[in-house]
Amino acid sequence: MTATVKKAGSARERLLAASDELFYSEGIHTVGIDRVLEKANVAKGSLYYNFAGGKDELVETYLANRHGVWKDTVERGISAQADPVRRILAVFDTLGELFSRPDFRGCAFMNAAAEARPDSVEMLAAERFRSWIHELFGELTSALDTREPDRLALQLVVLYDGATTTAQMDHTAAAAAVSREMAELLLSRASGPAAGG
Amino acid sequence: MTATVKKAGSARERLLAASDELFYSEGIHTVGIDRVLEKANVAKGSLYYNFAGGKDELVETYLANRHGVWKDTVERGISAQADPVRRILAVFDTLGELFSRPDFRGCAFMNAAAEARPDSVEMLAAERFRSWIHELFGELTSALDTREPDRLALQLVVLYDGATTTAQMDHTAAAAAVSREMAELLLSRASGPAAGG
DNA sequence: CAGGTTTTAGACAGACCTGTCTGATATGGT
DNA sequence: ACCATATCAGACAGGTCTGTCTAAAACCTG
Repeated sequence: MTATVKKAGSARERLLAASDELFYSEGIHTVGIDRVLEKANVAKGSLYYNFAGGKDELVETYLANRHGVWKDTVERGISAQADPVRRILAVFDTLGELFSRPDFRGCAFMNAAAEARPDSVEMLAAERFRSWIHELFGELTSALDTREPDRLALQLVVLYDGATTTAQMDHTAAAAAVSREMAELLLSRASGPAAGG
Repeated sequence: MTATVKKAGSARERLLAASDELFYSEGIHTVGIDRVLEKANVAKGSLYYNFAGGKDELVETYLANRHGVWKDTVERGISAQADPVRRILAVFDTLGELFSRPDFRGCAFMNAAAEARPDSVEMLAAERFRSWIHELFGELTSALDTREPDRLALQLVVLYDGATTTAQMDHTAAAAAVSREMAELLLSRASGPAAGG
C-alpha cells in the first residue's frame, strides 16, 4: 500500500511548506533550490526523488496548492450565506481577512505572472486561476435576478483585482472594505430598481 | 560589418531603449545584462561607463523613465478636459489606450514589485509611483464638490488598479471601459444628490 | 591635428543556480 | 529479518549572471 497519504513531516511536505513560504514571500525566481532545501531541512536528493520534474514541478505544486487553499477559503465564506447578494459580498469579506494577515504579499498568481515567461508552468497556473475567478463570479451573478449578469461579473472581477493590487502595493487592508462598498453599490442597482443604467 | 543601423543614438540611449523593451516585456530578473547589450548593440564596457551603478542603476533609470512617460501621458489626457468629472474619467480613457497597445503587459511597477526584494531600487521606484497615483486622484477629487473626497480617491485608485490587473491577467482592454463605468457611477452619486451613501 | 571622451570586443573572475550522481543510512511493511 | 522505499550528505558538472579589466578604435571639439 504505497498509496497511503505521505505522513506529515515527510520530506515532500516539508519541501512544499518551505516552498510556499519562500516563493510567496520573496518571489519564485529570486528563491533558489538551496534556500528551499535549507529551510525544509531536506537533502537535495530527496527533492529530485519527490519531484522528478525539479524546480518546475515544485513551483507547479506550490501554485496548485495555493489555488486549492484559496478556492476552499472563498467557497467556505460563500457557503455561509444564502442570499445571492450576500454570497457575493462574502468574497470581499474573505479578501479582507486575507489582506489582514501579516504575511500577505498580494496574489501569488499575479506575482508569478509578473516574472514568468509566456509558456511557463507559472503562466499556465495563472491562467487556470483566472478561469476559476471568472467562473466564480459568473456563477454568483447568474444566481441574481439582474439584466446583464456577465457585465456585472466582469465588474466584480475588476473590483476583486483592484482590491488585491491596492492592498499589496499600498500595504492597506482597507482596500477590501472600499471594494466591498463599490460591489454593494453595483448590486443594489442591479437587483434593486429594474431600470438599468 | 553590421554597422547599418548602429548609430541610432548614443550607447546610453540604445541601452535604455533595449532595457525598456526587455525589462517590461519579460521581467527584470529574467532578463540578463547580456540580453540588453545584444539588443542595444552596445559593448559591455559602455554599460558600466554610462551606468556606473551597473544593472541596478539601469533598472532605476528604466523605471524612472516609465514613471515620467506615463505621468506625462495621463496628465495630457486630463488637461484636455475642463470639467472635474471629465478630468477624472480621462484617466480611465488613457488606461484604455494603454491596454490596447499590443505590447501591454501590465503596470511596470506592479510587475517590478512582484519580483523585488524589500529595499531594492524596484521597491523604492514602486513606492514613488504609488505616491504619485494617490496624489493624482487626491488632487482630482479635491476639485470635486463632494463630501468625502479622500474616500472617493481611494475608490478610484482601486478601480485604476483593478482595470490594470484585469487587463493584464485576462488580456482584455475591456477592463478600462468597465472600470470607467464604475467610476462614472461613483462620480454621479458623489456630485449628484447631496445625500451620501 | 591633438587630446579628452566615448565606444568596442572580448577575456576573465566570482558568485549563484539547477540538476546529477554516489554511497551510506533510516524506515516501514510483511 | 528482509527488502523496497525514503532520506541523507555532499561532491560535482554545466550553465548563467554580474562586474572588472585591457587595449584598441572611433568620435568630437577646440
